[in-house]
Amino acid sequence: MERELLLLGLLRTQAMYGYQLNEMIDSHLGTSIQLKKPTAYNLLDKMTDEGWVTYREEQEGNRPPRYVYSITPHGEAAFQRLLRKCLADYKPTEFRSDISLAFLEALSREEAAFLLSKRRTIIQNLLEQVNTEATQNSNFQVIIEHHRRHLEMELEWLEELMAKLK
Amino acid sequence: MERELLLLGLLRTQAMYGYQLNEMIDSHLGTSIQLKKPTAYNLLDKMTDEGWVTYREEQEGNRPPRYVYSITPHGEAAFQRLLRKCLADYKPTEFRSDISLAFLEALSREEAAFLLSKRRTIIQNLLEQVNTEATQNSNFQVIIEHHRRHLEMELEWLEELMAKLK
DNA sequence: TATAACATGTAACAAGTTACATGATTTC
DNA sequence: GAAATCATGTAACTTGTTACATGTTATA
Repeated sequence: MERELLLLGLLRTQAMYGYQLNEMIDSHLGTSIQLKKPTAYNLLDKMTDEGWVTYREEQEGNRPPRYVYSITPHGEAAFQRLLRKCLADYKPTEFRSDISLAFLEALSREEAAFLLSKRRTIIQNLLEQVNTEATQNSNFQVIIEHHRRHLEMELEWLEELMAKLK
Repeated sequence: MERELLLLGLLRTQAMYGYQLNEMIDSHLGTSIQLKKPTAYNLLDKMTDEGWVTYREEQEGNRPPRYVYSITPHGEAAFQRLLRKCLADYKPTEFRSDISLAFLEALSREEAAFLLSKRRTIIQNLLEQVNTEATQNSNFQVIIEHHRRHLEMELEWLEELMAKLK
């Protein structure tokens, strides 16, 4: 649902082909939001079936053809509907990574500290990645800002936990 | 992977049957971690096949039988392995709910504010739920604490965003 | 006596990923 | 001339959920 919204929202500003949409999302938003190529193509197919988008074929020489999608009035209506629905909604985050923390006591303090320091490194790297992702696309800025904030909190919290271990 | 760890970790302290495991997770951790009954039964089947757990049938009168699972030495080894792996790892959170925020400008400030206030209510309710979930099970306390912290940040951040809208 | 809780399970579906396949063009 | 990038797509697989099916016992 949110992914359809994302594609529609991008197509609203200009017509684009699948590869291009995927690149745009991957490079500007890749740390915060995933959307793999097959998923993108698949969603575009579905949205075509529903009449939300249309495409025209574009070919340059012998290159593989591009299917350039544009949003239809029907699609604009869907965008408006989805936008309102998604904005008013909030899907709770799943805290799966936390499960292992419930069993910390099964390990020695030293080993626990060592393993958690690896986890910390991953979060630190993610934070750096997000910081470099800060981009020209002002629409995406909110998402990136939120993600940064989240990761900073994660780091802070993990460090508190590690301090308690000692 | 984390779910197997969760089940193994619980079975480590005492033998339990599927329904019981699901109830324990649902009632003490339901806001932070989901694990539906069919998923639980399915995981227990798989872990039986792998020799991580064994079960004995227990029957009271004409009631449906219970299959009470215990962890095996093989399962304890798997627990130790999974625990180390999961602790040192960190799966980045997906920020799907944020996608709609990228298109806020498509709406009037009034409508945006109204929709975001609905979102805020959902987060507030989740926070209350998490706060009531604070439980006797001290193992789960870390997870709940983390979730609370996360939701407080979410609320704060959303309110800042709403303030900026004005 | 109806409904909720106890107890397990199957089958269909949903959403998305990975791996594979194809083929042209640009870059090193 | 090899590798990366451009461009699309299919098929299999993964992970988990929902809906359905079954039957007992406690509770209102």
